Amino acid sequence: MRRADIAAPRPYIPSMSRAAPYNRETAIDAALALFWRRGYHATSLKDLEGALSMKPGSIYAAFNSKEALFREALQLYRNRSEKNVRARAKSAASPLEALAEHARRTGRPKSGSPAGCILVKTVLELADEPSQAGEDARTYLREMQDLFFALFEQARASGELPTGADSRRLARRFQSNMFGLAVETLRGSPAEDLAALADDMAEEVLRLRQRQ
Amino acid sequence: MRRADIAAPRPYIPSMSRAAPYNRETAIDAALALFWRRGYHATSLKDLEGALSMKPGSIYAAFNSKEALFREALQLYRNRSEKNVRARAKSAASPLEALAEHARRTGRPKSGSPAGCILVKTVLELADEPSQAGEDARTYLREMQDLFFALFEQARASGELPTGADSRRLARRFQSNMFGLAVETLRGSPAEDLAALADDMAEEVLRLRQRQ
DNA sequence: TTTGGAATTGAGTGATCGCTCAAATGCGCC
DNA sequence: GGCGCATTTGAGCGATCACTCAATTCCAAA
Repeated sequence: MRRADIAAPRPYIPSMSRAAPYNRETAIDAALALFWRRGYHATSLKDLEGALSMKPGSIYAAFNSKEALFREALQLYRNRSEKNVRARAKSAASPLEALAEHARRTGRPKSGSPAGCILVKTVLELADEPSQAGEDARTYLREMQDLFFALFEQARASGELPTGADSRRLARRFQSNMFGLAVETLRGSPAEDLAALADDMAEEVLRLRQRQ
Repeated sequence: MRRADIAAPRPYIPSMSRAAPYNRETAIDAALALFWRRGYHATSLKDLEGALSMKPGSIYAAFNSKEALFREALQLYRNRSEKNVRARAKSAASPLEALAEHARRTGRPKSGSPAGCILVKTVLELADEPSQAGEDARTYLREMQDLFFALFEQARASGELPTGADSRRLARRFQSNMFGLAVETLRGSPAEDLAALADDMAEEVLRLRQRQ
């Protein structure tokens, strides 16, 4: 909002010399961690200043708006998730084994990451307000489901699943199970209960195999 | 915050005569609907004024704080949920049938209610900030799980389930499934996909029956 | 009819929000 | 060495936040 009156020049009061230029990837990473824990609305610019070690002018110069930064954080999360799923698919003995392993890992959160899934949190937090970020989160969840679908299709193609199996329905159910796990981690389920839940879900996937 | 200076008496400007006294249950109901859709942080006092048809002074006189009102809304939700589950248990042919029906209903949200589950939303939104409301939501989810546990125990006692069945594990899994459905309704799954998911979950419960 | 007090009002409080912008810094290039 | 410009700063903007409180209304009781 441009000032209507002509203000006196404001004295600049440097505290220290100017900060080193920010690293974009590092900044987005820090923003992701913060938004993931606090959610969108409960994270203020002041919080972001601290996490990114950037002042408001710099944050807005680099990212344009709080929501734009949030969207970049969501995208980083989505890209990492996809990378993880693809890497797992590559190293697993079979598509169903990859899905089972994904379930087990989801039920054993790493101590270094915030709990749950930021896409799930965002979809719930922004469900009632039209926003680009909310739209992004829904899109990314659909894309994650597509990854699961592709794995179930591979399992069909390879004979691991019967040709009559409904890959879309299986993918939908599998993702819903992952949503359940995400909520469980945030409601504070004991680690062993969470792991047991995840193992049950993994077992369910493996039980889909055709007997050979 | 008491005024430091002695201010002139403020002229009172009535718009209409004083509002009729509020109805506490109606007010909490309206607050529940609003918090359920918008979430805690994204709901302002201004929003609550509109939904409750009360002015700030009255809201604070009646409820003490925004969080206290939110907690009452959560409690109302929890009590209604328990009532629904108990009523269903009473009218169902068997405990497992009651649980199956609960799953089906959860996957077919009523058009008059906001989507999903406010307890799940709250647990996710307030996961990172210590608050009474967050604690309440976690407690109420545990209590809901206890209801499911009691039903699985009844199924064991009646022979509907084998005596070796682990009711706690089953209740935990069942609730996690309901969490998945809650997220699905908020991510905008098509009604038929949601219903199909819920039906699959219901079928799983019924498949637990011992063959008679 | 009068009075006391419960209930409501709504302007306003101090704080915080997302964001802007003039001033200053510092680096690369000439 | 000087200059141009990209980048950073941080006070401060207009708006909104949760909440307060003196003034008023209105009802029940005396």
